[in-house]
Amino acid sequence: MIKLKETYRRSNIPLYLQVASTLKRRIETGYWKFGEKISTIEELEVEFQVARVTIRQAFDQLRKEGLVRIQQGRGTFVAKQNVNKRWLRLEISLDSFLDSIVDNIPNFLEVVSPPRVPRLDADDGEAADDYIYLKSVQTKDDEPYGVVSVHLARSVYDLAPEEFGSHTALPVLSNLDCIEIGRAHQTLGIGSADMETAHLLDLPLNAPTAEVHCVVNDTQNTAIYVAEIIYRGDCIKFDIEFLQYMSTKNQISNKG
Amino acid sequence: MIKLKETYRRSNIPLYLQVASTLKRRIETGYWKFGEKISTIEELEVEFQVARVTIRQAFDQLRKEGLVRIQQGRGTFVAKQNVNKRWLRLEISLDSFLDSIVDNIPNFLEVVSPPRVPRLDADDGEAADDYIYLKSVQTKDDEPYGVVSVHLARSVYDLAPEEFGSHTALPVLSNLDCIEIGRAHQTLGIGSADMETAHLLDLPLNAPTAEVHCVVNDTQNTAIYVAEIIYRGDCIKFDIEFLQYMSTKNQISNKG
DNA sequence: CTCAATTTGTTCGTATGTATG
DNA sequence: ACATACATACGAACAAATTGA
Repeated sequence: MIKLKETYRRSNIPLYLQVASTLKRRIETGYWKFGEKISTIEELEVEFQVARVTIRQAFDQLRKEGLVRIQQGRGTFVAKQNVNKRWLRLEISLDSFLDSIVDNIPNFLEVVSPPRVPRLDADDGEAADDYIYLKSVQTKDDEPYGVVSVHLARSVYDLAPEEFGSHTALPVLSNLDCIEIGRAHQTLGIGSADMETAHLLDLPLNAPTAEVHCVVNDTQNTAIYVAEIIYRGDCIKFDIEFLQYMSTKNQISNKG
Repeated sequence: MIKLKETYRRSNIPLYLQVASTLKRRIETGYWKFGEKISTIEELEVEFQVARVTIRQAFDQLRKEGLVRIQQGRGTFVAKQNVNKRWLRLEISLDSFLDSIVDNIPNFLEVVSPPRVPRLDADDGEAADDYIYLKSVQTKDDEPYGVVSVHLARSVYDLAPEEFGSHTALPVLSNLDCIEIGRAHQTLGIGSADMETAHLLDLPLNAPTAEVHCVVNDTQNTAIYVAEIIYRGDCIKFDIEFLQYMSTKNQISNKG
């Protein structure tokens, strides 16, 4: 067994929550299936090297979340069927990406002191003279799934202020005939929810998130749209099809 | 300001760590730049609605991580230049993906009772008759970045057992001329480190991770390679270039 | 140089939460 | 359930360092 105490020191999170998290994962990954009996407290006590009461506290946590059913004298049982989550698929091509977000409803937030300029990385082109800052929570079926902070060049915003004020910016932008786009790219990384994000996305603090930095440049390489998007980690899925290369490569190999 | 206490109740994580997490993010996102003075303890006290000592505890946490420098009578200052982490870039094409992992060193782990069959989703083809199970920690510059659990069809493993026993399986597989590959695909999701993963990847419990499910099928649609890979979230980056479509679309628009 | 304002450092008492045996 | 130990959090008061008038 792993030295739990070490890991504990590294994270400072209450021990019973760490145990709960591990048990939760076992249930979610199907290590214990629906209706099945979980190891006894005594077994877990030995496995995790913690006190009996700590295991009970962890169980209590899971019971509150409706994951287990505890029965005195019998044991603890998995009480929740593993539900299939509805994934938000990240698309590789812009048209499918736009398709997937065009109908989404942004709930705009008031921002007291927005950053005047967007974050621009080495590869992101030049800053525009002036930006409008828009911040919104994106929802689907009344569930929040993303926080979007957009810096939109003032000159672009002025072309359709009412559109940008009521729809997701990117589809609006791509529909403006008078704007010529030189480049569009985005970078996805993995982060965790800070307090504000946790609050907006209805997540526990430090829950995993996907952080996307999306930049659209005009033909002069000016960054006219810069978005920082934070998605709930549990609704992001990315499919990558490798087939193409493999079959080609394999054909070459077979010839040799 | 956000109702902190509510979020607190949801997560049960020590308050000072939650505050630390928020401050950390502000620094990382450049809300406070390098060398700049952070809000005073008293300001933050009001903003977060917590006691002075709690803010100090949070600062202390950040100081330990080397993010800030505290000076009595003057204030607290950002002490860390925003360093560019060395990202492990996930590639869209298999050849670049193989390139990026071919030199990596797997440290194989002993597994007491490996799952006999791999997890196969609806789209993953048929299971092979028999599998070899390999589990390893991948490292780069002596730093662990991923845990790989591979189910490799026994018939494939037998073609080059010593190769598979000393190198990353996927490049070895792709170099076997006698194997014809019908399909290869992978799915990426976002998760968090359980106790074992946290231990192997030197992460705090519940740190964000990328979870990759990678399947290679032969021409009969048999899954000959099925890998479950867990990457450290902080070393994953995904670049997506949208340019192609945008310019095409725009040309069409301009014609209209 | 002194003084006041600002800002962090320290300490105390109290209450509650966490973890052990 | 109980006794014990330690961590977390609060508010308040006072000490020490820095700055600028």
